[in-house]
Amino acid sequence: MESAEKVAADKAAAAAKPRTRDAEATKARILDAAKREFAKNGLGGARVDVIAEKARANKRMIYHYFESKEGLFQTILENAYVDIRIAEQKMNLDHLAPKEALERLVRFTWDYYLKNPEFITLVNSENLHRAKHLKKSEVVKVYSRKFVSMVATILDRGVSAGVFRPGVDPVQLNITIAAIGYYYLTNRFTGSIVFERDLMAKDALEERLRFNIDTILRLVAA
Amino acid sequence: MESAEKVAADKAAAAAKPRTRDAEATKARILDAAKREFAKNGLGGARVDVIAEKARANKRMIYHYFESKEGLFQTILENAYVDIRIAEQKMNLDHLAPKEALERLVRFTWDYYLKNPEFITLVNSENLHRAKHLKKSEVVKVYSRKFVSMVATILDRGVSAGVFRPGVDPVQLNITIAAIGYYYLTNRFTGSIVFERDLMAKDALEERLRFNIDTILRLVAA
DNA sequence: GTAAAAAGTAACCAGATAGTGCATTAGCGA
DNA sequence: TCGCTAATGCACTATCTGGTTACTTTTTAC
Repeated sequence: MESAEKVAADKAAAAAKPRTRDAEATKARILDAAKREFAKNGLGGARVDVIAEKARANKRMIYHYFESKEGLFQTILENAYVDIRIAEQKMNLDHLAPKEALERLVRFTWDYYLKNPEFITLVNSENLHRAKHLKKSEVVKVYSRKFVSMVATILDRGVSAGVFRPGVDPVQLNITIAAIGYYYLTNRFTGSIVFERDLMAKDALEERLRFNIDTILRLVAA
Repeated sequence: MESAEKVAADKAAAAAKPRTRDAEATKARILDAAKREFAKNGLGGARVDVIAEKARANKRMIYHYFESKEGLFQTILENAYVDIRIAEQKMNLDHLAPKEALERLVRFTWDYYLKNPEFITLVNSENLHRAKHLKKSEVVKVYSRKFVSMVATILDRGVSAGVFRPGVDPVQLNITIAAIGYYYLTNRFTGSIVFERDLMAKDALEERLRFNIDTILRLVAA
């Protein structure tokens, strides 16, 4: 390339991408790109070079900010858990009637999984690795405790009001609420083949949500 | 016998008696080793060299019999589905009272997942890959149809006998029965952290099974 | 017995992959 | 304006990985 051309090209590149240094923005772009890549391919299948490219960052930056591929994964996983717990807290179910609160929770869980499919895949990947990354996180435990007690409160209120039967374990209920949505969505590909229907069709999704609400309400009904 | 000892013993046996050629046995050893390796590390994380070593076979044999790593995975996945469907058919639920048949099915599903944890991991891995391998299998569809109709029959008998309410979709019921066991077990590692209890303790497993049977019976109760 | 087919082996390869050493530069405080 | 620090970029590598080539050994068919 001739000198004049090169200068022109450089100017064009600079104009198109006048990259100013911004650690926070770079970190954020890396986290976002990595979340997608890890969700799509799992921890083992994700490629660091791909993450760097998608983040429009140099690979060196990933190691600069996150130490290693696993360090990056751990950060993303922790963020994912904190995000869903914060969203759950924001629901503010305490002022609702118990039945309505529970229905709202089932609906929220379902919608959250639908809108944040990477959450499911990240959790799957973490369980393949026997939760070695999540084990190190204290903040996740704190948030989880709050969540369980939220459901316990709804149950208690329902029992007092005579609309729920007593003796339902809030942890088992939590697991069940998550399970009936999570399983359907994480196994949507094999499920669509096995059951020979498109599990992700609009009608199918609505039907499943109705079924799930029904399942949970019958489970706790007095 | 410990795994390491077993390998050592097998090696000694092989040295003492130069292995006779046996295509079927070699294939079987490869399939067994691959099932474990794929289940442990997923399709992407599994290593062909490790499979060959565990199978005490030459890596070339894998390509000889199964074309490629993905070909091997596909065979194993198909086998896994056929195995569970055959086991389900063997339950012979038709002569049982509807309620008991349903309880038996929930119990069977739970026990099967517990005894064959690799089934869950294989399905997870396949869904990460959008079921591209299962799509190619016709035999799985045939077996699945039989399974769905088995559950439908139980439901119909229950409705006729007046013990189940009408209108329950057998596919949704199937999915739910699988979900409440599958989710608990596949997410046992993160779950044990989030809920701060050992989900795999003997008591915990028994409690979960009871809870699941209860959930399903309440769901279909007249 | 023998030749062809099948089973098995070892060494190798090209491309990919996580991770690094080192130079460069922007931005900030003084 | 200067100099320091943190942000960025480039080029490189040691190792791994799926897959293959070329070969030997055993079994089978006749």
